Amino acid sequence: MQSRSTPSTRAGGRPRSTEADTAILEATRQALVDLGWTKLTLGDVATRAGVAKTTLYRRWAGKSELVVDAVAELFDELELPDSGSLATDIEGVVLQFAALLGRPETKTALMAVVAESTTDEPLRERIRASIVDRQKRLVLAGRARAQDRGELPAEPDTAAAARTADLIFDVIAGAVVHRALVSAEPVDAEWAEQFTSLVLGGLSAVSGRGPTAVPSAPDTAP
Amino acid sequence: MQSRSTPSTRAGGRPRSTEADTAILEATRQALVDLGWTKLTLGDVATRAGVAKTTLYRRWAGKSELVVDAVAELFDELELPDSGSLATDIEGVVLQFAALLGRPETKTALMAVVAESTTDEPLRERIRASIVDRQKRLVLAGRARAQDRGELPAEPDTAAAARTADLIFDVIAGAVVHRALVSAEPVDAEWAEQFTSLVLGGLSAVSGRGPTAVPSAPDTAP
Amino acid sequence: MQSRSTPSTRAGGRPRSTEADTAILEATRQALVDLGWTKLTLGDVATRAGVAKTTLYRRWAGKSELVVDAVAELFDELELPDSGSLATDIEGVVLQFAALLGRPETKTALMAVVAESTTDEPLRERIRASIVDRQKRLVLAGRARAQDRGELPAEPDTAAAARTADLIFDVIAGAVVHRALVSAEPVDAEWAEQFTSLVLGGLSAVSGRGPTAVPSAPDTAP
Amino acid sequence: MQSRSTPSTRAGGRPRSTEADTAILEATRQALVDLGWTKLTLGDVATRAGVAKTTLYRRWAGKSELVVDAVAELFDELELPDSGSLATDIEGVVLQFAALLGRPETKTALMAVVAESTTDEPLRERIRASIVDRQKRLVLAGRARAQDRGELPAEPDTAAAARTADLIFDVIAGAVVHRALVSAEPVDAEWAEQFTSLVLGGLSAVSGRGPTAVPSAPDTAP
DNA sequence: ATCTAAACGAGACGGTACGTCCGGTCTTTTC
DNA sequence: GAAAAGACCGGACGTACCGTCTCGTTTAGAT
Repeated sequence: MQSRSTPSTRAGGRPRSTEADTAILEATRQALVDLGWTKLTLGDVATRAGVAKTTLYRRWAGKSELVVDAVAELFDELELPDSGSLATDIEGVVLQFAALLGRPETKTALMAVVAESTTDEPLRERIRASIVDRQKRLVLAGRARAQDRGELPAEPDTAAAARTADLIFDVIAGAVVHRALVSAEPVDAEWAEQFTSLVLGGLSAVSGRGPTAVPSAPDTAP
Repeated sequence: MQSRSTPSTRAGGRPRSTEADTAILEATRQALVDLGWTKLTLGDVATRAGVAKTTLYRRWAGKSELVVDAVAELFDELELPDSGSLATDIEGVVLQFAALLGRPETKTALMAVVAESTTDEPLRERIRASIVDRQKRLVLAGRARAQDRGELPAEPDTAAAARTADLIFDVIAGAVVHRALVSAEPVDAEWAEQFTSLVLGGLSAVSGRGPTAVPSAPDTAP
Repeated sequence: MQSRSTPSTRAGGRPRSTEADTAILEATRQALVDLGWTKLTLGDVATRAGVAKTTLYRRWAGKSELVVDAVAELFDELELPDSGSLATDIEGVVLQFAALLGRPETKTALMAVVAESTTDEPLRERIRASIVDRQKRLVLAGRARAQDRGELPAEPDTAAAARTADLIFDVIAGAVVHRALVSAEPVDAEWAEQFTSLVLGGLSAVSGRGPTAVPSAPDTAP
Repeated sequence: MQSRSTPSTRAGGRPRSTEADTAILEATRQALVDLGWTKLTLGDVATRAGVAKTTLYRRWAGKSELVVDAVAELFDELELPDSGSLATDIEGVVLQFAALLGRPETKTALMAVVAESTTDEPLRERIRASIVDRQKRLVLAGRARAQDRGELPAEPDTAAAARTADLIFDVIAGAVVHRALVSAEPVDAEWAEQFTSLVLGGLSAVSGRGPTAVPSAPDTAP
């Protein structure tokens, strides 16, 4: 999950406890729930995990890195539902993501680490690798499936395809986050439906960029 | 700017210095530029402003409230450009907002205070009143102007109109913020154009909610 | 009592309130009782006295000066009892002084201002004038009365007389203060009698400085 | 020096630095010399000692406790000179004590902590154990030596003996302190001689409690 | 079965910022 | 022009965490 991937200098000595890792990440999430990002302290996490502070610092560089790893695990739960149509697939993902953002540990941590990352480039990379990419694959998978179904045309220009995927991703993730955390309004089925309708309508305008018309939302067709 | 609007208990005593307010807010913005949200301390702001720490605490409850007020002033710069069409109006606003998010003080502060607000209801209200509403009025003004131009139909159902405005606002603000701060990719003219195209395309699908077609983007009409 | 003795610049304007003086000194004593020297603050005294802090600073230079004046008034209560013999006169004064030192305001304030005075010469003078001299006159009066009674011989050498008076004063005041505040043992009638016996015995040895014998303690001699 | 005498709970963890103790106490004495009791701050002491403020608070409860320990070490210097007679022994101790009181750190600190102790019982105990008892043993040792020499009779009644010792101690310590700090007059050889004469004269009156005469000052008798 | 080197718990360490309190000063309106 | 009110600057308070360091104690793998 985190930094020590290569057992580089495989020397003698006691190996690190994997149970400690698990306990620390779980303790971190619980501390986020109980205290929120700001009042969470590494000393408290160590105590909750039944671990010395040094053990914690041996593995993570600081609070931000630890929290990124702790919440990243939650993003593994996200998956693309195969609901039969692109529209309901999007609605499903939107609601899943909203449910994740509704959890207190995610809510308080996500914006905080993003804020940190604006002045910490390595942290931004870690967030991208651990969190953002986990979300973006859903967009890519959704498009592939829609293309399989024939709901979307195949993309001949791979550069343009990547650009469009990025756009769609920022629109979906951005809108849900903004609705949930900034506007602080509920992301319910009704909103998800209206939003999906907008995205699909816009998608044809964008990807089309010409006469490539697509039946955006099946329920709007009489 | 902040709390003491009503001269409620106009009693004796030395009045508060308005110059101090100005100096503190300016010092706060400069400290955000120099240090970022995390390393900014109220003691340092006080020193920069040539003011005692107590003066600062007499006016603001904490770091978050102060920073909200400091960056809120920057959002006054946003305005709706009258560029002749809804599409270019949106592109203009998007680029303006992106430019604002590109400034270091805004970049580091905005997500941070939003993160704080997830566990601080009064702070969320302050953000809504000071920042979010300042942005949302641009959406409302843009729609009104587009309706004047005939680009958009009048809305008979006011509740639905409000719902659509909120949706559009979350989509625009959310996408720009996500692109700029989470994906950390540039919000340039090209992206703005593509994004606007998506929004306008989706707008017809949403507000239409039926056969009410609108010449959203001139190039999509055959 | 304090600084403004001469109405020097009798100019126009509102005259100072004498009631304020009284209220401030009384409030100071009460604050000493409630809070002790260290926790006593001038702001609190002002509030108790129903007076603005500026009024307080217009009259006294600081906490020490104010407290000296406040407790000095208590020393006016000390007086030399005419009990018929030097021994009982001394015992009476000792017990009076001990009773004064037993009051919480005096107990906490006296050593504190003396401590301050070790690094503040004007304060030492104020203490001497307001407090010490009020005590020393009892010694002088007691000796004069004893000489009138014939218990002590007249002093031909005035310089030596002054020196002896100073010595006796330091011994009496010092011993009582030390017993009461440092050793924190009760200064009761038994102790006062034993101590007086020591002083009178020593007095003959000192003032005598030769064969000049004096009936040190008349009741102990058969 | 202070609380942790017993290695009670010998647990893990980094042991406390004994060098820090030494440095802090020395820095405290120097700060007393430079600043006096009132202006001494624990932050300044920490800086002088090259130590963090937390280290200081981990060991001492507050300014008073620290200063008591710092000045207590100085009282170890006091010792009973064996000068051949009780009178010169007393004079020697008086002058030693006066010299100690003349040092700026002692002068400013002693009365201050006594003042504090009037509203702080644990502090009073600390003063008694660290300072007062260090002085009182001189009185006891002086009496024992005088009894060995035959200058004073043996005491059959131990309770009365203790009472007398306490009295003598309060008289000597009290008189010297009062002369030096309150009257602010020099405690020189002349004063010491006169004072000693008084004490010895009084001693015979007290301990004698009858005709038990003692050659008060052997050098005055040819 | 021993050796060994790193991980571990505990907790003290030097720092930094916190938010509060107080000391004295000043500015304003009221008397 | 004094008085009440209260804002002002400055500075110390005692606390909380930070991230580092020194201890003595496991503990698995290499010998």
